[in-house]
Amino acid sequence: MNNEGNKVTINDVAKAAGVSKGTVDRVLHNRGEVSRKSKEKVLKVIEELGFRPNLYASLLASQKERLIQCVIPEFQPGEFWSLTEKGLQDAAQLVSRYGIRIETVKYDQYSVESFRNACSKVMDNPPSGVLVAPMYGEETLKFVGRLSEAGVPYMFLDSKIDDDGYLAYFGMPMYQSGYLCADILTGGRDVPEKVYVVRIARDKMGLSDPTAARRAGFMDFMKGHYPDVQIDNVFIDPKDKAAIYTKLDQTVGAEKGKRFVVMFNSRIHLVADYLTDRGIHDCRVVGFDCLEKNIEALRSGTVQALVAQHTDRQAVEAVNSMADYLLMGKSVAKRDNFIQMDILNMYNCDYYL
Amino acid sequence: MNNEGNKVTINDVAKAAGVSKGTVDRVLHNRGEVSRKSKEKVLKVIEELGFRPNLYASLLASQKERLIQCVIPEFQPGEFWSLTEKGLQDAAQLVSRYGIRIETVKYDQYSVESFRNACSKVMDNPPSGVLVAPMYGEETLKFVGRLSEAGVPYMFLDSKIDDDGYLAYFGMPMYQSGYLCADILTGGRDVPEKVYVVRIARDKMGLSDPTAARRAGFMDFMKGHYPDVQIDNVFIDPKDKAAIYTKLDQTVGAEKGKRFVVMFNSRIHLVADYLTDRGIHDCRVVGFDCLEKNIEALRSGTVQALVAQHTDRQAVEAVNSMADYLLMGKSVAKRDNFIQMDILNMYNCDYYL
DNA sequence: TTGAAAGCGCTAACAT
DNA sequence: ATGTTAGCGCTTTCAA
Repeated sequence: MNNEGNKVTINDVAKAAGVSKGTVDRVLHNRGEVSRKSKEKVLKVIEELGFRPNLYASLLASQKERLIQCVIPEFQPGEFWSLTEKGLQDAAQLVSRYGIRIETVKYDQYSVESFRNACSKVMDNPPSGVLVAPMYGEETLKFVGRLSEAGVPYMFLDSKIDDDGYLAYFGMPMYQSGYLCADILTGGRDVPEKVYVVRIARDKMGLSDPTAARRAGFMDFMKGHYPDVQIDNVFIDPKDKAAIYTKLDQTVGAEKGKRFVVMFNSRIHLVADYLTDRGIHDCRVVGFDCLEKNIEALRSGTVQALVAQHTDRQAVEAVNSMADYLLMGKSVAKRDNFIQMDILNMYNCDYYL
Repeated sequence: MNNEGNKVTINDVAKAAGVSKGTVDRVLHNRGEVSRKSKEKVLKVIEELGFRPNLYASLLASQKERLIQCVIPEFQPGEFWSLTEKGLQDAAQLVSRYGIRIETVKYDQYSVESFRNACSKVMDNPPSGVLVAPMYGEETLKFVGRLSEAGVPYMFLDSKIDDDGYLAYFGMPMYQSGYLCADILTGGRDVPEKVYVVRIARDKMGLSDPTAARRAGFMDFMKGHYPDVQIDNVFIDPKDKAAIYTKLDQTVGAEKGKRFVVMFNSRIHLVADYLTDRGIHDCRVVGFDCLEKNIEALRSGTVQALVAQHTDRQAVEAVNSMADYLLMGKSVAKRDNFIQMDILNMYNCDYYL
């Protein structure tokens, strides 16, 4: 660590380089108007003296306001994206110290149009940095293209698209999460002939299924470890409770004995509600994400395990590294940051915040 | 949030209260030499205007150096306490921005004398704040007593003793971790008649076993769920490999078929080594803590699961809240902070850092 | 008990 | 292209 007693100031540098504070500052911020010669000398001295600018003095002097905008899907209370929002709020607290403001711009994840609008809104008044949780590949590509042109740095949150201008990505390893989920569901147990995978019936549109990779991981595990087990897909519409019950009655509910059920999105609580209402207690149920309703199902024993991630922390990390970049030009250590996958059950969920 | 555009400065307060900046500052820091009248007026104005001092300006002006000392057990590379040390180093990075230095003072956890020395060293030159990971109740009590007298705030890390002057405690819920461990070991599986608990043969001395509560949690779970299962204790000396093998040969190794083995400290890798060497592959083994060696055992499949905690993060949190306290007199939100318990297996351990 | 004033290290406008 | 200077908001002497 070269932090100890870092008492080298911009004045020391100026003196040693035989120039004025002003020139050093210009070099520090690449704001031009400096001769090549001076610049080199200053840089050399900075290196030699191990000068590190005092962030506070800097912040204090340049009363600049910076804004980070975060483009994420809109949500109902208790839904997945509310966790991200919470993280963004926590992060806002932290970086407010540095005069950085956080703003979230929301879009309807089921409408490209809405996403496009959100992007336009951002471009109308470009902020210092952007965080985006993308759903539409094509459209996102256009968006980040415009950001690049405008010189606005951006990072991906939760999922990323095929692009290479991004500063960093923060998300879960999706494929592996499916693999892990399969192990938790089955590992070391008597596995029934059939396993139920409950899925959301997706609309037409170019909307890519965000859990596709996760499902692939799950399927690969099953193929590798239990090739003879049959995987039954049950498609439901999350908004139509009656239909869900009908569907489940015809499938999971129609069978006797130990049944295995999984869901790859955050809505396993829908299944939990059904099982509770029907008084079915001999299912092994595994799902994703630590929504309040899912945790309740864990506590009551209806759901045995949840694969979760600290979505909020992920958001905090993203904001922090964007702040570091904005404040000190410090690029992130790792470009692709995979968050840890947590296994929750009724015995540890209460300590998961 | 009242952070937005908090442009109220000490000057505004001074003007509004009809006094000078100096007086406001004196009130702000309770440094006396202010008439009751002025003080009240200033406080009222501060309240009314919602004045919040600018931390940077403050830090910049008062070139104070602060020191937080951390008293923790010494360790070999790769051992449990190295994780804490890593966290302390990370934290040091963060708070160095605020002119706070971190120093660790180590002691031999198997020697009261050594702990006493460490404490004396701290008291010789009392720092601004202290973090202590206590092993000896009595001695710790004396130590924190002296800290209190000297007006030095302190927090407990990892474990805490029966005292009530501490500012905060950061640690794992030990009893519950034992309960959780038992569930992971057994839950939903065919449990053998006998379960092996491998323990460290503790020396005489007043040294309290730090895993006692954890063992209690484990035993209670077993009693509640599998009252007929016999728990066999196997005592080993971690430093004597040959003796360990002999002991294990006589117990775990002497049996056939699926055997369940647990250890309540971080040394399950000792068992893993034995099993690997002996070519025993049909044990279900669960342990604690994410030491590099334990993770390897997880990857190789010798150990099935680990209950872990982010010891490093815990240290970071402790340092941060001590820093908050020192810098802004902000007490911690929660006094007792229980860190989350993570379940690791071969599929998610690689994402655990 | 109080006010005035000189910094802390850096930025940015203004001269030169 | 470069130096000078007046702050940023707060702390801390030093006088009064």
